[in-house]
Amino acid sequence: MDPLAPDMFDPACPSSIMPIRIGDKWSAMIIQCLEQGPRRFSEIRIPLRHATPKVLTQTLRALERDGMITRTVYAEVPPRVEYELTPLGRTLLALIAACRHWAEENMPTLLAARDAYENTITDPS
Amino acid sequence: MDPLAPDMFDPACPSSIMPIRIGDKWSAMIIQCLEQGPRRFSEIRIPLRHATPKVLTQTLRALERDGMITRTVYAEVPPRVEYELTPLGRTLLALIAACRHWAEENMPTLLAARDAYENTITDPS
DNA sequence: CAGGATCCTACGCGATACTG
DNA sequence: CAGTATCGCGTAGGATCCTG
Repeated sequence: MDPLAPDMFDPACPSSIMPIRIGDKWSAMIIQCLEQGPRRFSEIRIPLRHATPKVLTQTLRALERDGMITRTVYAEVPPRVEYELTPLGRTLLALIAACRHWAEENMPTLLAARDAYENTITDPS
Repeated sequence: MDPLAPDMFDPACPSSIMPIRIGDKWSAMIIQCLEQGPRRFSEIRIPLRHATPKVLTQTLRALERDGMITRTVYAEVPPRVEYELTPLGRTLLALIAACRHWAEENMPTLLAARDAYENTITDPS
């Protein structure tokens, strides 16, 4: 399984612009990190380095609570914890893909509309 | 065109449980209200009576800003304003339908997982 | 009828520091 | 390594009242 790319999620294309959200801010990204198999906390931190460990843990716990992922602790030193998608969590992958597809197709139109709207406000000829 | 049903959105199934959000809290509901054709402000208020007019206006303006709906003011007394989906707004209908479909299929599993999780916390045998 | 103006609060999220 | 503990802020969104 390939390591996660540090630039897996482009900060220049923040999810704040996307009008669609799965769970909270980082949930969809975490789920995509786990698509290819179980990952350790430190692995997930790499592409999600803009999230503090507190928030990451928070999000992971919420996902676990809702049955989207499993959390497995290995009694080793140093400790190792692995997160893995459940079948339920995997059902979200298709939905996320659909959202991404929508974004690719329609975000340019949305942004153009937003620009046009700003102009009618600031530049009412 | 049929009038909008007052119980179109069940308050007992608040969107807060749904892990998927389109835009802000009321956006997806408004878009669904407009599916069959243009609607007046007071029409939309009926199924969305739990939102204050301020919040409704806010949301409608945001949707207009992003090119999802158009806002048409008729110079009449009393004033009449109609909101209508743009082609861009209509593209969201399919996405919303996909989300609803996901919810119908998977929300029971999610809620069961949530219950089970709570029990392991409050009742650790 | 279709809103605008004000005020206010909960909570999502981040920054920083510390630990079994 | 995989978290926890505190602190704090911005903002979405609600309550209430008012108006062209």
